[in-house]
Amino acid sequence: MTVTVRDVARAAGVSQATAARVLGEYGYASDEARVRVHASARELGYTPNGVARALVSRATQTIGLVVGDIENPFFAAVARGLSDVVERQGYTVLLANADEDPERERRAMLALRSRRVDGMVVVPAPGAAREAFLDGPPLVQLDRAVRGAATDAVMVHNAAGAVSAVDHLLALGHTRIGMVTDSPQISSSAERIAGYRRALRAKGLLDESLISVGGSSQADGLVAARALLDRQDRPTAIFTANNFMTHGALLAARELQVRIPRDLALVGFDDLDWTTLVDPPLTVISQPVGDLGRVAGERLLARIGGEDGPPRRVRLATRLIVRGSCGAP
Amino acid sequence: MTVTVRDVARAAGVSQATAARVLGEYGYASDEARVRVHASARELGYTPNGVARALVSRATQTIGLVVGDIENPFFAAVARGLSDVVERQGYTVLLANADEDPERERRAMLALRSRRVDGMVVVPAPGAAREAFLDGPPLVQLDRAVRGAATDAVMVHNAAGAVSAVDHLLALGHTRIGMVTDSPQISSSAERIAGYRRALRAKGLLDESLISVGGSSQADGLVAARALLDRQDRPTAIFTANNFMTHGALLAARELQVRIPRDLALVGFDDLDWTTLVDPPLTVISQPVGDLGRVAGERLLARIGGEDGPPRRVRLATRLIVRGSCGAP
DNA sequence: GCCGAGCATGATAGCGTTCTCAGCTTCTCC
DNA sequence: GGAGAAGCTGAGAACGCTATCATGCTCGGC
Repeated sequence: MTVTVRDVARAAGVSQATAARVLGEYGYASDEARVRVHASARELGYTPNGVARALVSRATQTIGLVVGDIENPFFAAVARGLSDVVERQGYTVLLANADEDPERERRAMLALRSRRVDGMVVVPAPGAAREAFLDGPPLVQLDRAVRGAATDAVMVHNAAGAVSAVDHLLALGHTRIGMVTDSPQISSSAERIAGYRRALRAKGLLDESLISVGGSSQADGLVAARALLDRQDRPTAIFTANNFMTHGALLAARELQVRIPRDLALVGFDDLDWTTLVDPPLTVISQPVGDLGRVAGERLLARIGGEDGPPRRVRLATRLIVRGSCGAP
Repeated sequence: MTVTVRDVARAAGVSQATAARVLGEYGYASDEARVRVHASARELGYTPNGVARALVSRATQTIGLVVGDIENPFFAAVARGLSDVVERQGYTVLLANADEDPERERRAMLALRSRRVDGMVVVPAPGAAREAFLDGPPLVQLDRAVRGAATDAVMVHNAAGAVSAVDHLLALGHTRIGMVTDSPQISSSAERIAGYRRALRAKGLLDESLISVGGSSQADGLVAARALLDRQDRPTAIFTANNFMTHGALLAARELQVRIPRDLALVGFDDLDWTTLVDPPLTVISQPVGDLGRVAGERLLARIGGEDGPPRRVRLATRLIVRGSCGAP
């Protein structure tokens, strides 16, 4: 494990420099030296020391990923897409969970920075300070963008997605449409709220009291959905702005014995494995989750590769998938 | 970003050694020097270079995690538990997906090794060669154990879990109980199969033809479950050995219009978010997924800390959670 | 036979830390 | 007052690699 180039060189009877040259595949080396060095490298079980290499080459071949919680399927899918892309180029992903907490996020970014990642992909926590994104290695924000943090960012068309969800419900004849959302401090949530508002205002049907703010857990979703369903004049339809809110709304509906789609129509943002398994199968706004990670990885690799120019914002399209959770009112 | 101890020293008007001492908090330094160094460190925005530190200290404060696919909720939960434990001690997790392929796994482990992780947690791919686990940094196997790879390992009581699943079905009066499992090359699957066999053999009810081997995806599960449900003499109950098999079995039952629990009882190994959301809610053998990761992390940290002694195998208990998917035949 | 080009090699200088050492100053205590 | 301890400092040696350079050597060409 601690066999170094020097050891290999000694065993092969050449100088450290020559061994390094054949191992590192640069400069000249005779065929004989090449063979001997490779032989003793194999024999001794030489593994290049990436740490030493990183120190001199100033590149760790490592990229950092900061997400709220890897257990969230959305983040997991993003992580997968990202690592697929970067691993193909010889990079490895350093993972950090920030639990949607700006302070933990700051510390995570610091840890990644001191490990000298070549770049990082961050899903900013609500309330993250823009300062954290200003210097340091190339960084791309994902899913959300912090105001004033002028970095590359990869997101979906949140407002348009929300509009398509609400329009779908409007087309079915719903006029009282509620929304259960994560904090508007999260830019993607804010955009979804904006889309919801826009679609309803266009019809003169916007009722601010029907917006219920939850958080980033099922429990939050349950509470926020319950608040809506508990009302005398409860909405006939609900748009849930992330998968936890969707899950929570399902729980609330069951608890209050509100039947879907008979008593309540439901459209969720983000598709999941189980949305086709429940009864009725859920109508959703599906996001290209793997692509988010992949595109973020490509952006980042381009920047690491020296791409210059102003920050780029990439928006990916969402897609309405109509299944069975939206009856007419 | 490239401000080094030397730069800080220069700015503070002390030698590199003194600056290093105050920054690294070791050895002597006068209060005055301390203040001046800290001041210029802050002013210049000094971030210690972990790479250089790792080179000399021979510790990267990084631990590797190799899983099949981080999108699998089981692995995601493990990753979360692991990173919670190790991050608390200042470690960061390097993530690699091996897609249940031994060759990709080998490469991933090599990549982690050359990055000089201080230790690694591996969920071995089916068919992994024991050689890969023999040398290198401290390693703990998780969920599965490769034959002949004498490392620490953290697993659940797979056989006992399977027995409790089958016993539950037997107690309800089922006599034809099928199993849909992942490859027996995976030790946890093999153990679950063994438990299934043992429980049925005890009653003289074992029918080998009712074991259907799938794989590590829903699609595999669907095919394997369909094979069982398509038979004339189809079983009245099925035990699915991982979450993909459970999902696939649900799909197959729907496709063939087999009603649960009326026409078919179902017990799944591994609990998931959505198991209470489907109708009927699923009876499952729940695994302490987060604990698996946490315990693996603790084991690993202990070894990194120098703990000596023979490989330790830790087994965590599973728990039967009775919900609504198992009627009497 | 001589020269320059091309090949092959070893010495050696970093990269940014940690950490040991020797040297110097300042105290403390008898 | 002097010895010894304690406090403080800078020089410099690793860590294992990349990469440059100078030095030989072997050729081919004239």
